[in-house]
Amino acid sequence: MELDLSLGDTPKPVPFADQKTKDLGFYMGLESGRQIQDCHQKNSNDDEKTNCSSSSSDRPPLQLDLLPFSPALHQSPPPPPSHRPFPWLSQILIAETGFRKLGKGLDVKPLTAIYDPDNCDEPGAVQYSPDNSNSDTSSFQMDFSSIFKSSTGSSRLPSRKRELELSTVNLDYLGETSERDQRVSSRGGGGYGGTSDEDENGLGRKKLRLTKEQSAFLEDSFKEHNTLNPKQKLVLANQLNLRPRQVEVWFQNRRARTKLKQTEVDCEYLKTCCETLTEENRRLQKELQELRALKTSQPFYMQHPATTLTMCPSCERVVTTTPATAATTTTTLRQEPVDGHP
DNA sequence: TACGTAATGTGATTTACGTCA
DNA sequence: AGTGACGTAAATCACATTACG
Repeated sequence: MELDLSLGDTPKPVPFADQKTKDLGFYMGLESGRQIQDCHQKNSNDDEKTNCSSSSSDRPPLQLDLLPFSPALHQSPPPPPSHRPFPWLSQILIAETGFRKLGKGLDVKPLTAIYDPDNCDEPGAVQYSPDNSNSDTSSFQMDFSSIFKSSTGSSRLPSRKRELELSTVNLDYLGETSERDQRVSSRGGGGYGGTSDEDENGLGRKKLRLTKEQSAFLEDSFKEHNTLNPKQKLVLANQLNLRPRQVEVWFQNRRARTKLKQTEVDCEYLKTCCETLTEENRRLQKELQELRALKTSQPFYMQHPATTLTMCPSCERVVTTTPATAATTTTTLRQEPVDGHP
């Protein structure tokens, strides 16, 4: 008789895991970060076909919910998505003139949204018409019903269409020539950040410290979707007076931070699992020794052909039954009171 | 000085598009 | 003319790393 407990490749159900998982409010999994990320990303987009099969295990992944208003970590769940659109979107819809003060006093550029069906020949088409008459304000026309419908992957428009679409944005107003130009230049070895600052003043890498308000705003956006499609990026950048690339980088770094923390939690949890299983293994080994001792000290039982060892499914105690004598010996596998044993 | 994080560099992947047999 | 294979460009991502405040 061999007891073999291991933490090998084959996932074995851990009875306490489910309960613990519920208690902690997250799931456990050992999938790669990419999978978790992808799943999260896909699930977070309504129009995206959710194809997040648990390939590596049937167990749901350990999902650390680091989002401030996540139901898993907060007693009062957030309003449903339908009531909480993109934070900046709500501001866009609200703001018509002048500055709009956000929660913590963030001044964002008010944007006027006008849907023009005549100029909107396809879903998602956006018309930005920056209003530079007032240097502090802008307006653009956009189909809000479809702007955030798709996410990064599925929203990829044909290049020509996208170029056309993005060309309607006054990128000069956004403080950059065009994102592709910058990418090209960054691939050239100079690095992205050099286009504006470096080229202008010849200084090295300039690190912008985002304001609390900008960070909070980005954080709110991240809560909604942890990835951005090009339109979202542009709108958000416009709202925060940042370059789209900065918004993109912020989201990338934010995802990395989330993943890092997720990994830490995974490690901590696995450590706990390991300790628990080690303890369980130790206890079972001891139990085995006792059974072996019982076998040698009471050979009569072993000679009896009708003796069987069964385990009570309810209390998980091993029951040694000898029908001829109706003698029953129980061995507890769990350190629990035996009162409830049938 | 350590730390948090914005910024950069790189390789992989996906998508759209043009060309050619 | 329609079609599939193939190459290319662009966009975006994760990841590792750098460097600034």
